[in-house]
Amino acid sequence: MLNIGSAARATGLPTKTVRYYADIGLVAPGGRSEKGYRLYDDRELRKLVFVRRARAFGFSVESCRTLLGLYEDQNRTSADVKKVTLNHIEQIDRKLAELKILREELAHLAGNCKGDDRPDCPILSSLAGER
Amino acid sequence: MLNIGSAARATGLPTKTVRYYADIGLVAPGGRSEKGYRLYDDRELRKLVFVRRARAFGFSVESCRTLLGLYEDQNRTSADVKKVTLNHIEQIDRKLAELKILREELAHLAGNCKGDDRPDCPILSSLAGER
DNA sequence: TCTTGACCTTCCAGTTACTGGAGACTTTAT
DNA sequence: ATAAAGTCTCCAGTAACTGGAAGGTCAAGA
Repeated sequence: MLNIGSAARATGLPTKTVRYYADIGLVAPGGRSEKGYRLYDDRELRKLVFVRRARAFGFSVESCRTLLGLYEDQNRTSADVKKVTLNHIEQIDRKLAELKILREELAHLAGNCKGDDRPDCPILSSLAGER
Repeated sequence: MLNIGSAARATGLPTKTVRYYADIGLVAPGGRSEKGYRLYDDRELRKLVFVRRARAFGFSVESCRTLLGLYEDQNRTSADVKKVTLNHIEQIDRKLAELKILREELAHLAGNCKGDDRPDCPILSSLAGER
């Protein structure tokens, strides 16, 4: 049983984050010491790493909760998990498309801006709504 | 001079947002009516639209503040504006690269998942850290 | 004129996922 | 014994709003 600092080091998460996950009931510690210190054993450690990875994949904390539920659920089907994942990919695709358009428009604007010491600037003109 | 609801309609922003921009001193109303209603005239309306566009381009509110300052500044140089814009493009590029990698990894995982009614799932295995 | 409904005001809380800090207690090392 | 490091809880702040409550205002219709 590791206390929170060791658990944090073992899982690669900040201590504050491990405590936060405990607070929101995402990954509860296995128990508490006599003096109230959170204690984590292997089972919780594995959950914490699972969450760290899922978060790194951009899953929201709520999605992690779902995923963790499926992870623990003996009756899960791979279809359930795939559904969550595909949904997430879709969201990423939408964001990606948005960002690409944004980038192109900005690059276009910047490309037309001389970037010299004179005040006239097509970027500002465009933002001001001038054609 | 329009009251806040008309100003919101005229600029395409939610009323709450216009009030919020006033609160944080981004776009102050031109004045107040006797009874304390915020009043907006052309000058502020133009600023609001400017901010709406800049936000749509993904500029943060703080960047909008800078941009608005440059927009109003007779001594600005187009180089100043270009600098802010190029910086923003860089940030978008970083985000874009991250998202692409994320998407590929997730798609790879999902591609290996049968998505049937059996419990074994390479997505969960991978998040659990199994090789 | 009264009233209804739309609009306005301020202030407070909630959103996401933490992060930082204060004040107090415990453990560990010297 | 003492000091440093670790832990506890609780509160506040982040970004950019959004929603709601309580209460004042305004225009229109009966």
